[in-house]
Amino acid sequence: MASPIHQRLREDVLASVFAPDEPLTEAKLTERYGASRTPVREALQRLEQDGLVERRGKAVVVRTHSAEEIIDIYESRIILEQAAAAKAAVKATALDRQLLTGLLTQMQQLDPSDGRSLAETNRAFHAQLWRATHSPSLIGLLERLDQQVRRYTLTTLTYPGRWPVVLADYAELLAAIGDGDSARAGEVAARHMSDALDIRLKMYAEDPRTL
Amino acid sequence: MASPIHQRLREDVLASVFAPDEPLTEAKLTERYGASRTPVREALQRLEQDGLVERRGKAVVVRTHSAEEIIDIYESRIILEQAAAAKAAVKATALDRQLLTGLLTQMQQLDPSDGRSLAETNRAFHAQLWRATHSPSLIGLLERLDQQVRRYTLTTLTYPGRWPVVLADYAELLAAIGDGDSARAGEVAARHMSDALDIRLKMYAEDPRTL
DNA sequence: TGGCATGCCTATGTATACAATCGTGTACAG
DNA sequence: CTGTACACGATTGTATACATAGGCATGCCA
Repeated sequence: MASPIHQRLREDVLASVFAPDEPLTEAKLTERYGASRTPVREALQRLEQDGLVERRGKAVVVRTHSAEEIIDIYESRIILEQAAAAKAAVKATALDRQLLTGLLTQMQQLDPSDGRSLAETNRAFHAQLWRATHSPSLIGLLERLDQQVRRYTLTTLTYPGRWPVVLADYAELLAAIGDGDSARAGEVAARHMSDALDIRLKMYAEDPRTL
Repeated sequence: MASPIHQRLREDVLASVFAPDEPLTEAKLTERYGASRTPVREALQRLEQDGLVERRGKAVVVRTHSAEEIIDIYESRIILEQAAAAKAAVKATALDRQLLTGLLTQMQQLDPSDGRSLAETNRAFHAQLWRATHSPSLIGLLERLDQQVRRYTLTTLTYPGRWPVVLADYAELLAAIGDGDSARAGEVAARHMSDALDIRLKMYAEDPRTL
């Protein structure tokens, strides 16, 4: 499964191609993606279950989140990232650690102002950390949460002074994982995610439109 | 949304109406539920995303879980239930606490051999505990995990000596929540879920078919 | 006799016709 | 001027026809 138009529509939604209150009518998407209504409906349905769009009355619109909802999602994610890091410290293979180290090295060489690359590799790092848990259920839950706020996350890493801290956090996290120190890995991950939430809130306070 | 046939199909899957390797062909379901292929496909797709069925080659079959997968799901659930209990201790309203107490009272009066009633009220208790967190994301994640193992859970509560322990756990949990003691509530919930996992594993060792 | 190729048949993927519903705008009455 | 009722249009929900692909059986060849 995973039809191409499902992926394309998801990418477009995550890339904020559609306005938050723009109705995603089947006719429009049908034309946009050159498919008939059936696969379009299928894609919409999947995105609805993923929490990326929602039905408002009859129409389907991209789902937006209030500040409260974003905080809520972040709080859940803090819990899961902590658990994932702790589990990765126990379950990670040599290959997992090597891949993580490689990604960190890659991140250290990026241009800190290139928000797009930052976000991209950052996500890759997280995803690899999740995989290192070798826990399908944890991976699934984290992917789910991540998707729901991905539309908002592009800017977090470019917040003044943030990127070096992120790199330091990851280095410490990898050290803890290398030592098999589950508790410390969890703590670092939890703090890292807490900080991310704080920054998001600060950004929101400075400019509510960043949501 | 949430078409009636989606619900019916889900209930049937959860009730193990279909054999684990029985192909759920659209034609068969079409006839069974008296609808056309379109809504049947929609229902199958949703169940697939919920992790209740899976595509094996071309056919769709009810998803089964290995012992390892069930352990994995339980471990994730332990984490989330702990977090939920801890959060409920902080966020629960008087009404939440009252509802939970009422459910516990109800459970104390059940016939411990009536597995079906036990499972039903137990789920209601958990669901109410989740709601008491007032955290949509936590609730969503827990519901998701719960669904994936619901097909297997009917027997856990009737394991010899288990039910009184469950009731005691819940009483202690409500006490902690009443005190606003987040840490203790979390600990009780975590231990409770750990015990449930142990029992499941014990049952599996005694008779692998119980999976 | 065993393995592989080929063709048919069945089940799914896609498109479209048809039905039902919901929102909207307008007109009329108070 | 405002509120309500009715009708029309647009959009989604459902059914079905058509296209495609995948699996299985059969038969041929080694």
